[in-house]
Amino acid sequence: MVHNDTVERILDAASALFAERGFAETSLRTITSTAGVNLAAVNYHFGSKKTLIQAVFARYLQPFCETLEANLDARIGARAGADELLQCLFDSMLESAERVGEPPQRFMRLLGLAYTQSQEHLRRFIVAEFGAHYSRFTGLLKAALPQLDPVAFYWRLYFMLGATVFTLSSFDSIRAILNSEFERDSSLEQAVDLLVPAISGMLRVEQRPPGSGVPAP
Amino acid sequence: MVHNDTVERILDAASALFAERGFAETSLRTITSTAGVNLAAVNYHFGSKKTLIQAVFARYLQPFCETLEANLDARIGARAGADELLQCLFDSMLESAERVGEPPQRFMRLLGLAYTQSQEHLRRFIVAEFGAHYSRFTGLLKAALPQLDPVAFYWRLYFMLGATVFTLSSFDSIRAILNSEFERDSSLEQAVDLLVPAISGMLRVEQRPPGSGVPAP
DNA sequence: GTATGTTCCAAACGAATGTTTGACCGCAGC
DNA sequence: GCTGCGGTCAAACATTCGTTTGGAACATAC
Repeated sequence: MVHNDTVERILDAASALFAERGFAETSLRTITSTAGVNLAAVNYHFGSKKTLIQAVFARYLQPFCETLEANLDARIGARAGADELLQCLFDSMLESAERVGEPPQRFMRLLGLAYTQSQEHLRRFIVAEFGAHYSRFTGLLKAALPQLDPVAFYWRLYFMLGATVFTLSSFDSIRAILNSEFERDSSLEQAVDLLVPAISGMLRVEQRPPGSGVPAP
Repeated sequence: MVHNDTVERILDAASALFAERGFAETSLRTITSTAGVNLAAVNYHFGSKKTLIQAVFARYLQPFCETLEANLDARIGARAGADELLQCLFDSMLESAERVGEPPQRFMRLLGLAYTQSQEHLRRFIVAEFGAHYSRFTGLLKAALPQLDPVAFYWRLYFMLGATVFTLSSFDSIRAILNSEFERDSSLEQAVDLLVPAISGMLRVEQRPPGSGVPAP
């Protein structure tokens, strides 16, 4: 599995097709014919379809983790706010996607699939590859939100993850709808600019003591 | 496709298996053997696998739409707040799931799959079945958030949808993690109680004029 | 020139898929 | 008693899937 033209053509095609249709719905024959390579090339270079799926993720995850770590080191002090952390996270995502040379929404799409499709091997692979970096970020975010009890914080982490992955992975569809509805084009950067304050506000909502009302607007 | 024991056994099994593994990953043989019926029964009663998938959704969507409409009529005045509307939405979801007799997180899971799996026929079916009720709710919610411009509102609608579908559909996994981490069990109702104020706060965050900072906590 | 190892390729493999078939059963209506 | 009909069933259907195979093509090393 050396640096190789065939290998990269397969990764490119697989990445796009997986993001578009899902793993089970994308056959190796579709991938190889899109990539313009022989069917047997996948099993020769990657071993199996499962390993190919993992390789597609590794190509995104590795630059993303590196970029995130570097940005956290450079821009985040010991006591960072939730906004700075979120901005740092999304900047790293956009940066690393550019480094890989594929659209960020594709990465988000794949990440969403990793959660929703039944690919236990993939979840294990991602945790092994990404777990440490993920923990560093959530630790910093937790310290930035001391008013939340651990359980509430955990849930809000998932709210954030869901809002992010869901919207950014569907960015192309949403943009198409917005274009036809409001005749105004929008970029992924603009979507992130709307997402960051919204999520930041969601994270900072004061915890409701059981039975009380909600704060006035 | 009359009211029939075999039909309901198939729907039960298909609903559970689809939610667990996805559509493409669940074969008709797995469904029929789980349901204890003959393989040919699916094509006899439903016509095809696609139609079966739609029937699974119809069994959830129809009671949910009825319940939501009734609750909106009963509890929501001309000028309702975002909180009331959200509470009404989630109450309707929990109510209708109980009426169908299946766990709400299963419905959320299926809804998430409808978005992420490539099933164009299913999206068309859901829009046709559910579009009018969806528009009524979003119209009310938009009126409750007059400070948001239409595009920002649209995006926040998706943030809300993502946070909801993602977390509630993964409720079982998240609960398992929380149990092992904090030794405290949690119910779906408690998760909804955490979700409603968080989403409500996210929706009510003031729109940031381009280039300005964020509001203080 | 021969040997060696890597990469590519057409073809086939066995297994699994959604769907169709034709016989069979029970039961109503005349 | 026979007929028609809704429902079930085992078996087979044609595809499609991931994977394997054996050899051709090519470059490099001796």
